Amino acid sequence: MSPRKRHWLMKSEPGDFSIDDLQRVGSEPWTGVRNYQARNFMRQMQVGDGVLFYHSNCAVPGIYGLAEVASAAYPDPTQFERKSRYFDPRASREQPRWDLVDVRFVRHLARPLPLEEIRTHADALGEDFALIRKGTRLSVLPVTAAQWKLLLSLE
DNA sequence: GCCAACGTTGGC
DNA sequence: GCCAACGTTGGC
Repeated sequence: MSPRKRHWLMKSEPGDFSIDDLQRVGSEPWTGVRNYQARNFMRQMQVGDGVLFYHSNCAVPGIYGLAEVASAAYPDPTQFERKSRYFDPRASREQPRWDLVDVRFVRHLARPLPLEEIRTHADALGEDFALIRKGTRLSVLPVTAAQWKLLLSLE
């Protein structure tokens, strides 16, 4: 029996890869995570886990869509590709350093949920919500069932 | 473009 | 193991 479904938030710069891009391709390997904490969260992911798709570094940062985890974690191939911006000379195929999961499009939100608005619910979301915790810049972070429910009630 | 906050690297 | 320097993230 697999553990019950969990929830995550994953950030992407829309100029790089947006929710519209994900809709177009259907499913995408989440390449380029080079932070150990974020990598470790991806290692915990199970197929079917829910994902809030967040746009960062853009005019209106916020949650724009829903996705789901479509694979277990496996080595990020870009770490081995010398020409990739994500190449890591310390990684080898025998000893990969970075993992990723495939992420599958589910739907756009009925309306985007701006970070500015999410902040107004900080009390209800709680101090453990890494998205709005001061100084946290994780690109992959866990979301509790309660936080997930609250956020989706706002769309 | 600025810059605060944080993670990583590498000299010692 | 310390910590200064550097690079990155990401809101504004």
